[in-house]
Amino acid sequence: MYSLTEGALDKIMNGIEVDKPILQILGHKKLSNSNSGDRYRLLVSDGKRVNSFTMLATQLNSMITDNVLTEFCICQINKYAISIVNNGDKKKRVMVILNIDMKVPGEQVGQKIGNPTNAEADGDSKSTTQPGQSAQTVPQQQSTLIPKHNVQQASISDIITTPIVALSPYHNRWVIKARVVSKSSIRTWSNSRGEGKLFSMDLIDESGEIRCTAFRDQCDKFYDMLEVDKVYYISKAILKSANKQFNNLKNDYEMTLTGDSEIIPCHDAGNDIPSLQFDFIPISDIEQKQANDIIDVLAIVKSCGDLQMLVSRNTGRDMKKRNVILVDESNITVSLSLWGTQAEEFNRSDNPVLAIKGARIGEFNGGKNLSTLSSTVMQIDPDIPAAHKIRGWFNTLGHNEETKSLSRTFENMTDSTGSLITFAEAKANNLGEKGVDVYTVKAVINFLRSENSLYKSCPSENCKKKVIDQANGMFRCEKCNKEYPNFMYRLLGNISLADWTDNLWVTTFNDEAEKILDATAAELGELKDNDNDVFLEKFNNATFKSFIFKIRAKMETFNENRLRTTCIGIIPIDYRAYNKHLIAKIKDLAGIDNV
DNA sequence: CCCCCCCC
Repeated sequence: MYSLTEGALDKIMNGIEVDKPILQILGHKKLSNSNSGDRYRLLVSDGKRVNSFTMLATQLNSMITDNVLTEFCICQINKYAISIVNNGDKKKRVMVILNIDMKVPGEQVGQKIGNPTNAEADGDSKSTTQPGQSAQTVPQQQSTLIPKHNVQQASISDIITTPIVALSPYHNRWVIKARVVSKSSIRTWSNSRGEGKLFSMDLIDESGEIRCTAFRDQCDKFYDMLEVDKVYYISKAILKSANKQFNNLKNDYEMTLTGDSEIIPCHDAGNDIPSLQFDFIPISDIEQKQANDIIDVLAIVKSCGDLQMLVSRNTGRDMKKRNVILVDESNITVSLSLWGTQAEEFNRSDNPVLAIKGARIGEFNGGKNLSTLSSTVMQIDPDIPAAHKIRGWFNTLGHNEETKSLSRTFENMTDSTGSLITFAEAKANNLGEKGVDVYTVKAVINFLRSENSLYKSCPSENCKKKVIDQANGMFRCEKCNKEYPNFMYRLLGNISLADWTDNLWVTTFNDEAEKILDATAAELGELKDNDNDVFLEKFNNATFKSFIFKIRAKMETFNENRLRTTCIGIIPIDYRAYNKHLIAKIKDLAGIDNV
């Protein structure tokens, strides 16, 4: 027979401390239906009472998803906090489980223990506060806001803290005690609604996590004082619904600092506020994940690329990027893109260990890659056991192991594995006919059609569709199904490329079109299709016109099944600062000696 | 009040 701590729930719900009660889980319910922001409400029993006002700290969500806390299992609650929430017009105590051990699996227990009854009636009447009084102003309830076990002495003794998981827009009198686990850089914005600057940080305590953003004045006021990894008391900030599109923390809300907000450093946080928790997955698992998934990895920097300067195709903004190749004990490598200052500063050939929290999975050319976001935490050579383990592995074995890459990068597209192909091979393999294919060829510019090289395009971001002049002076975009008062000129060049096997018309847009218009004209003259002998001779004598072209081919079903081939890159490139060693490698591979 | 997170 399994014994539960009978009577524990009545005591807990009435503010009486119970040390490590043994309870049975009778069920759970997901409170949020978003993928990232799940919170779980549990139905628990002490054998005498059942209670559904029980929440699991979000850090413990995996105990639900990994089927540890299954129906009928028996658990020991090592640590909990009581939070007071509004339930209709009543105040209701909620037990937030902060630390729990599963003692007997549900399948072994197999049934509900005892005949517990619903404790609602009791709990409600006793825990309802007098109207108009918030929980924090009632002395006997203040103590219930403090976690019940392992309470640390606060440096400011009268600060009563609320667990992050209990925050909501419906309360404003709270103080949280939380650790800053990440802090973005200060960013400025400017749009039709105004301009300003901001930064955001991610906060955790033992109950959960939340994003906090500071705008304008608050940005200046708080940026320098807040340090990653330190603990602060934060109060008088505003809660609002989290926008899940941009915030993947496990919380339905996010926090905004205001002029009234108070942030006080906590110098003696002890161990009651956890540090950043990683949930590492092996690099080999990334292959099965979806693009845009957010993951944690622990890996060795196998190699570190040069800093690249590029211009965003969408925004026209200058960008700094650095790709590093990560490897772990799965002997699989993945490319990680770093951006901005981090890209600039991360120039390491000494194979450091990286512990990365919250990198985003990207997909390119059929491969997977990783990219950092502003919320990504990157620890270099962290002093954690797993880091020492992977360091040992790399130093002894890993550095010599053969690896396989999940990423198809620009760099490894032109490596010695032979991905440089001929037009004949592209056509023989029907590239582009079943989905998108990207391939590289060494070719010459055979002919350039410069007529109509400027067109009026849709002014909306990311849409390059040609607009139709309307009689009313508006411009219609068929793709957006919308009329605009304006348009954007875009460059479009149709060029005929040829190698010694075949030729191909490709379309070029903006950057590439510009390069081509600048770089070369049709000095070789137009050749007839398949005039290979004549062409081969000219090709051989005209190395100054040969380039590596990156072609994107795709069958466009809406356009009478025409294979659309677009030039999306030209190497060697005078215009973009690709790695010197990469250019050297391409020169070597392609036999180009005068780029 | 941001909401960009990029590139091939």
